[in-house]
Amino acid sequence: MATGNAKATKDRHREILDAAARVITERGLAETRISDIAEQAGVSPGLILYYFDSKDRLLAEALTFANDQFYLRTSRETRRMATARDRLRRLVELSVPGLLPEYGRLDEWALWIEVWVRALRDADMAKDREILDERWRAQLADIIRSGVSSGEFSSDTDADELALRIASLIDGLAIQVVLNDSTVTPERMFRTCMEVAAHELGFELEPASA
Amino acid sequence: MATGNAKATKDRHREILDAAARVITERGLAETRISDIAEQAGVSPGLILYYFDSKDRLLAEALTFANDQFYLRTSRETRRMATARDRLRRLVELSVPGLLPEYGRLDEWALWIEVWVRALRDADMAKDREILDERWRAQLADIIRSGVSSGEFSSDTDADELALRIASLIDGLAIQVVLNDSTVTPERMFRTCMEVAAHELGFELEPASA
DNA sequence: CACGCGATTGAACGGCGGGTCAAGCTCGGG
DNA sequence: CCCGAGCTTGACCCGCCGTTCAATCGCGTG
Repeated sequence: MATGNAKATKDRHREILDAAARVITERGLAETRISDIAEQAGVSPGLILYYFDSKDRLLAEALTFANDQFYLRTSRETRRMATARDRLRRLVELSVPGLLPEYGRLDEWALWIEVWVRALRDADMAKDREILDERWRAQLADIIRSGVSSGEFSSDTDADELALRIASLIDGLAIQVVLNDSTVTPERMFRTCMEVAAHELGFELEPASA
Repeated sequence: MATGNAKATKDRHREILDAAARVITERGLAETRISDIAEQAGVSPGLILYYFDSKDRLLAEALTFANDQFYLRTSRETRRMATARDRLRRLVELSVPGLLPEYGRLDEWALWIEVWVRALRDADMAKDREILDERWRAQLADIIRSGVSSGEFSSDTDADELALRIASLIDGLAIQVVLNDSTVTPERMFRTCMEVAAHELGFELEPASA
């Protein structure tokens, strides 16, 4: 073969997914055109459909791809923290839309909401979402379990149940925040999450740190 | 004038909104065509745009219209309950997708998710959503306040904060349920909501009732 | 009973955008 | 240095809707 070794093809694939994720984040699924993605990726529209069977397939892949990235990032970040409380705190911080300046742009949460809409009628997407969500909840449950066994946390409720509660609370609050609800600021979301966690997991909140 | 008295016009308006809401619930915003709405309403496509300036405007109105209906229904239902605990319980029941057989079809939650997506980029929709949500949280906060003053509940946390916590938990859990997450059944969602509420509001859960 | 006006129809228009394709490019191997 | 397989292009096709509009209807009024 010529240029086209497997490596280059894989890169293009990824580049296009990345471009697609960026366009979707910015314009929304409904307003995303193939030509937008092509422009964002710096290639011609025709090439997009050379690498993907259809626009629909591409969009679906892009959504799970982007959310996967987010998971990998949080996973990498929390792994290095020493205590379960720090890991939990960091996980919450990373979950609050717009709390941390880094990786600024419109939030990954926008993509999640798009996933939900699509998953309503697309069984494959629903399955992918469930896997992603399960993994996310497991990450939280692991932190809880490690905190319980280290004595940082104490609760007579099952760790998976606690993880479900906290994860769901985060989801619900993040919606308001990402939609700019005037009564739910990022700071308030963070505080609420930590207070509920402290309450459920039986630990004391340190007195207001930056 | 002829047939067209203000009453008839108002009815048509409402009929079309209702038809639109049904179609959106079934097919999703993205797959909703004007002709679908016309068919559902039993009129010609042309008439739709006789009553509404554009498809977009119609869809936006339909979304808030439908969610308004849901609010009115829960509000009417809970008003007649005697204790704050019963009102809370009923509110949660009505919030769990697919828990009660009545008003069966695909859930209002599907519409909420569509609202969220739209609100991400449509400031008017975002404003409407905030108003709807605020009203919903206020309903919950009122129940909490009445329960506290009647001595059924006890908590040293602000009622609005508690309402935010419970409402957000409901939102987050409802997403999983409406998307058929295999680990979050309607029954589990109900139980989790009631347990958290009992924990936060300091009341005892009665031993498993139907 | 005829007139008129709002309600209603459905055919036609227009453009937007997904998908196709034939032609050119590029680079590594022979 | 030339060949060819894959990569890349961008013009084109075509179906799908949102929207427009001229024509028709039908009821209440004079």
